[in-house]
Amino acid sequence: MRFRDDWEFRGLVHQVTDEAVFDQLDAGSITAYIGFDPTAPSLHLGSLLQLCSLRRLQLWGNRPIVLAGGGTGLVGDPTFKDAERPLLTLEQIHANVEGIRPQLERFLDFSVSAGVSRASLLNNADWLTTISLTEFLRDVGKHITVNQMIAKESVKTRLDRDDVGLSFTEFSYMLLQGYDFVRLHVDCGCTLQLGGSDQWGNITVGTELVRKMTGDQAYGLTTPLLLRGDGKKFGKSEGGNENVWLDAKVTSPFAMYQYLLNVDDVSAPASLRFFTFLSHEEILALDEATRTKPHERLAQRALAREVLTLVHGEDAAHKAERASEALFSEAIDDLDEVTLLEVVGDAPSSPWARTEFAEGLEPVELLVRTGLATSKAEARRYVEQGGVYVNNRRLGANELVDATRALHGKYLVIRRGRHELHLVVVS
RNA sequence: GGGUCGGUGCCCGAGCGGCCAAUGGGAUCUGGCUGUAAACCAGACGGCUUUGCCUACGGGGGUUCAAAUCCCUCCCGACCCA
Repeated sequence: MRFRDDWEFRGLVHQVTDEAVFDQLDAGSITAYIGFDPTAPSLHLGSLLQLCSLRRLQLWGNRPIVLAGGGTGLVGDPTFKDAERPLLTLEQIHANVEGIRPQLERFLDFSVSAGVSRASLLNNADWLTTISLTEFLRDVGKHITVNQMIAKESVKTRLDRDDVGLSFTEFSYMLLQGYDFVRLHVDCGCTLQLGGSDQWGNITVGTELVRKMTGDQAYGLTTPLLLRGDGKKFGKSEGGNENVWLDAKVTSPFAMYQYLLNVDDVSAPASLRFFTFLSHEEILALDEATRTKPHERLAQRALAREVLTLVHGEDAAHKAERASEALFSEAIDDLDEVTLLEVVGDAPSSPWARTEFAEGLEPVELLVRTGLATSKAEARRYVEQGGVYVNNRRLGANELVDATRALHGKYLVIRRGRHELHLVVVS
């Protein structure tokens, strides 16, 4: 099988600047890069496709470069400026990049062999913050006409809107990104940029700049955007707009497992192709399983297990799997202490004094204090709507909670809705 | 710099002196059905010491018994002119 066959099978190819790139990828001789915005000290599932794509390249012998957009991040993505997003300082960006590094190492091999690093992590702040404006305009800007720039789909749609404008900063963004490609090409021999389909316009500016400034050929390849069956973006948590982070301290492995387990049937096949390294045969078998016995959710289980293993390791994957099964199919009060802790130990928890339950506790109080509700009004709603469970048993609106209900004398598993958990440890 | 239009709850978007915590849609949440899915159905959706009170309609000031709604001013955005 050739490189291209695998990518075609997985549906990873959205657009390519030149088919010839596949021959080079197949030969394992390419250095390719993807840019990431270091806006947080952790990556999230939204970046998973790009991470996996780089990994695929590397497994095939190619050399991936991860480019942290420290410089472009300094300018900030003006698209969202109403969101009051504070611009990041260099220090923050640096800290974020350092946080991301160990996560990347789970996907890519950064080892050095024969004096050559098998993968690199670079930061475009290194060159974007030092180049002078006049130098940039003269050496880079002159190669791209405004005519080309406004012809980009991404720009056109913005220009057509009459409620927002397009700032010069935002308009210039593609030049900065294009210059990145030039630098990577010159400094590291990088000849391919990968990205999501929305990056096509920016990527082609890069390939064009490389050609004009160095005379060399560079390539661009985009992957499709994965939407869930309901049209929402992949990687946002159940609870709406929060990201599912790769950092276990922010998003517990259990929560990530649950997220993946709940991927809808429609997007399961694509998810397996994008985010796992299972063989084509295995994937086809799982597709079949989804068709014939969807309730078993074999595809989702495989997806969750594979991704968890990659991100958090095999142990964490197993634990999350067992926890999910126990929590959703077994009577939780029958579990022995060790198992119980394994099941819910991952969830947020808080220590409580036994005396606080002396009179029995108002459900509302309980929810607010555990953070399962952000206000008493909200807490009241949850209770009234029957969305609160203690040790997997629904809590009545007027029911008080006291310590006698604690499992093994000290654990209260508070659940809100289907998935939000909190462990109260009574002492 | 001049002119025009605009800034409403998470988003879109009505309201244009009292009946407005503010119609409607989307998003979200909870429940039901189911497969811990989707679709669908029902309810909820600013806060609190909850028959009431407080905070909110870009910021500040004013008019009025009473303002999201009128006036002044400032800030921000779009478009046109210079």
